[in-house]
Amino acid sequence: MLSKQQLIEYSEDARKNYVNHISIDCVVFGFHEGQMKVLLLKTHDEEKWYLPGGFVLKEEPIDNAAVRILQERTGLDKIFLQQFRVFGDPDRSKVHNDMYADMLPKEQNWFSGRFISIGYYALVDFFGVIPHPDQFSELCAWRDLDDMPEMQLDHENIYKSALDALRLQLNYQPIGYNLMPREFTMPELQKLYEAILGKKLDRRNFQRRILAFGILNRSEEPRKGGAHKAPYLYSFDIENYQHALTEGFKGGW
Amino acid sequence: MLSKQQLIEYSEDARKNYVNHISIDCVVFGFHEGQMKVLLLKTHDEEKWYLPGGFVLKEEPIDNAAVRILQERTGLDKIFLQQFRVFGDPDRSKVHNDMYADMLPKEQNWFSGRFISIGYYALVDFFGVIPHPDQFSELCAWRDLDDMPEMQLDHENIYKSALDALRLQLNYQPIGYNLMPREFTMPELQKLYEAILGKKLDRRNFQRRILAFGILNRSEEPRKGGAHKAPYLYSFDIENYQHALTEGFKGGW
DNA sequence: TTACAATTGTGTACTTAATACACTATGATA
DNA sequence: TATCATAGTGTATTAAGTACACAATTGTAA
Repeated sequence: MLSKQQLIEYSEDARKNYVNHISIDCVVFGFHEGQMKVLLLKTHDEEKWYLPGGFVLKEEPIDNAAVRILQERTGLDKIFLQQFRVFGDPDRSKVHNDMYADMLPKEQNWFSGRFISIGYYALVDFFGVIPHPDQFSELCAWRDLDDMPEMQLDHENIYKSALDALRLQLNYQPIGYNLMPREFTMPELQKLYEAILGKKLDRRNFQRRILAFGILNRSEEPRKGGAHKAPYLYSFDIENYQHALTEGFKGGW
Repeated sequence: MLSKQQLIEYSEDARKNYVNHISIDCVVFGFHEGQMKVLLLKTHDEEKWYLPGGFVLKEEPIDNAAVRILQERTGLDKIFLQQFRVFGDPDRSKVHNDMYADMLPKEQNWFSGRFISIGYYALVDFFGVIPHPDQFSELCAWRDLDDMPEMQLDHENIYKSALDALRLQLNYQPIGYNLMPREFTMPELQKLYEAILGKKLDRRNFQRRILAFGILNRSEEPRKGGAHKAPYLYSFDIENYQHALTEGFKGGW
């Protein structure tokens, strides 16, 4: 809490329109053709790309804001979302201030102040997404994880931070229900893990480990028509999956 | 990003003093006599306790704000701090609005708007702390983890969330350098882990595991004068400890 | 039609980590 | 000097992680 003196000063700051702007930045992960993808936007003028994001509106719960923003960019409304960090150092604000100063006439511009951004990452079904550019962008598109472009502001930092958080999640929670189609083969699921971790895994050991989690159902019929031996199809056991999500895997202690 | 229309509306909100207030709430953990402790404050009027916290000041980096607030309450300036979550749903704001409305004359009160709070947890040396009540509190004191009082607002939620985050950290990072005295015995360190986890651990297996991390040095001389067999004294190997902090323990994949 | 390449399914030996438990050693106290 | 509480060390068993090898299936090229 503030002392009374600080309280008055703080209140004065607010009156002088040094206000705080709370925004959301989302790192949207998708998976397609063995590649991990991130949904990015690009403005008309700039070469650099940026993350989907936006302000938290008046009276809007933070999580709802993230859902709304993702709904606008992807068309999806049931999305796995995870808040992972706040980015709010003052240097971010200068760039934002300048950016918005250009967009609005002076008498309508109350955008001096601090910009803090709450980082979320999302896991989505690649085929379910219909990328919608926003007002300021000419492009909204998937980019490969291992071919990421230059990004605006501190968005590269935010995206890397999201990837770290996702990799951490892999160690104590199941992943995949939100990224894979309903049915998939074991090698396909393995490719997802490899894409997230950025390294190869042993085929046989991967299978044993993932099966031991008890979150997969194997269907009777293997997939046919492929160029090689027909692989079995798996789907997630949603009940066990949910249970593993909330309880987490064994862990250390 | 917002559309131009939304941008104007948002800007208008700011002008009408619907502004965002960014505060910090800290869950300060200490360890003393085998008990995990949390530093809490209590107002004169209210029976309920609350977490040390405060607003982020103009131009102040968020992490600095947390450091400043903890400095004021504990007297410490080198503190292990970890941001773990943002709390910002609109219902929080009503209570805050009312609270501050009572404190300031109307013409100085610009406190309508949203209150979001960034949760940090801190690990500190119990003996290094000199608890300083703030302007509004009569008491700033340690409370036992297993005897926590009723708390104001959503502070119970925040504190529980911090404990979850701390327990998670235990699985992939070393803990203890910030909570233990320079030298300590193995049973003492074990009590810390048990206090955090809220369960008993096997003496012998604990020792093997913690030693395998390679972050401890055993001193030549055991501690003397105790009522029983003299235990060895350990201290953290700060170099390996730091390395383990940044790299993390093995993990799952 | 047959050999081959690519891919999938399954199995096994080896190493490391986790768990459960037992014995010995020390130092104050009765 | 016997006893109690606590500390240090060890060992057998089980589970998990790692590193491999081999057989089965299917389209394609010889």
